[in-house]
Amino acid sequence: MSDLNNPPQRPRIVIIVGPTGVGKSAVAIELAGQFGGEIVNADAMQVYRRMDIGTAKPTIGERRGIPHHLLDVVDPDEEFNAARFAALAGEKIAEIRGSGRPVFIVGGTGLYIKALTQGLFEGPPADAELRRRYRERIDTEGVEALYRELQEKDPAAAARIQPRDQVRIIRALEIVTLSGETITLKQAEHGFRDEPYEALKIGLTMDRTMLYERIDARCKRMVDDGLVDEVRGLLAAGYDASLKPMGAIGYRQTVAYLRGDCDLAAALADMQQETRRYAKRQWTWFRGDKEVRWFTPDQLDAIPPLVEAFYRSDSECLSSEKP
RNA sequence: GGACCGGUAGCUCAGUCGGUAGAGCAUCGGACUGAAAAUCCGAGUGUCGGUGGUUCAAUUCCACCCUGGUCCA
Repeated sequence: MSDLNNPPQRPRIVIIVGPTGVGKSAVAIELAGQFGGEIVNADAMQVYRRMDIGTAKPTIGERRGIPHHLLDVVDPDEEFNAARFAALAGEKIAEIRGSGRPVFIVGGTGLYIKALTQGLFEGPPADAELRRRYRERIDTEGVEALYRELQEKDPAAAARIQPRDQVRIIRALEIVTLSGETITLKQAEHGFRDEPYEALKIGLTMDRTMLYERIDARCKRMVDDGLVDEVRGLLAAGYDASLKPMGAIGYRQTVAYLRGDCDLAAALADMQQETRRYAKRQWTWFRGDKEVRWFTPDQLDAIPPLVEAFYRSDSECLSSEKP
């Protein structure tokens, strides 16, 4: 039993979130440099090798010598998901904290951050073959057929899942098929109640019009910097357009352009629009997390003192930090 | 200068035999437990080009004007 007056400390981590293009990477690199910390990526697309320009992966130069983890950890045709992220990130955090250095988690993938900080229920992992068969059935029988099957096998889940939400219908069916238990039960039992870390969540945001302008400019820059060549190279290396990361924003539009489905200007316009919509979904997600403390670009000076205070009381960290 | 066709939501358009209007996309809001840059759900945001006229009532009919396009001079 742990002493209630002196409970064992959970590892502390700083998490930086926010919509795409708001400047998370730069802030993280600045903080890590200031506090002697290391960065762990929490972006679902930056984990893929060979996908650099379109994912806005920080370049070696931009990293300024700060160790970055979970960038380039899998090939584009390898399976990667929230559970794998949480496991790998957990290992990296343990390593970094073991050496007494601050950790800065940076990324815009809300589910990955939730999986890391609150865990996922124990359940059967993704079964590629089973999912392929479900997708085939959606093509032939329509998503309604799968939804009806879910209504039979897990009525509670069917009640909570939209009838056309194929991703969640498939996952719910997968769980009941492979485990014999319903996803509803597993979710209720787990309830996101894991608390492996003590986290300081910092949210970066800015005026919407300004962010949208930045996003448009950044997409344009990606094209100017060689996104088309990057995608051409991926295809030439045998990474098919049907792979999960090849469907990411920027990549699918470039594939359409290379196929001759549209011109480059149309591909860019669609990429910009989809990125803006993505940023909006991220806002929705992170706004819902009441632990996030928000900062705009003119408030960045307030962040280091917060981090300093957060880690100061941590016995394992910042022991050599100047007063 | 004349004829014809258009002007309705941010865009592309539909519609009202006279009772102040609706689709797609965009936009906005939301959901999210091994696909999450994914996958879904919800909401119409409007001087119906302008000014007059007819009418109980005009975005709709009439006149003129403005404006875009095509054709004829």
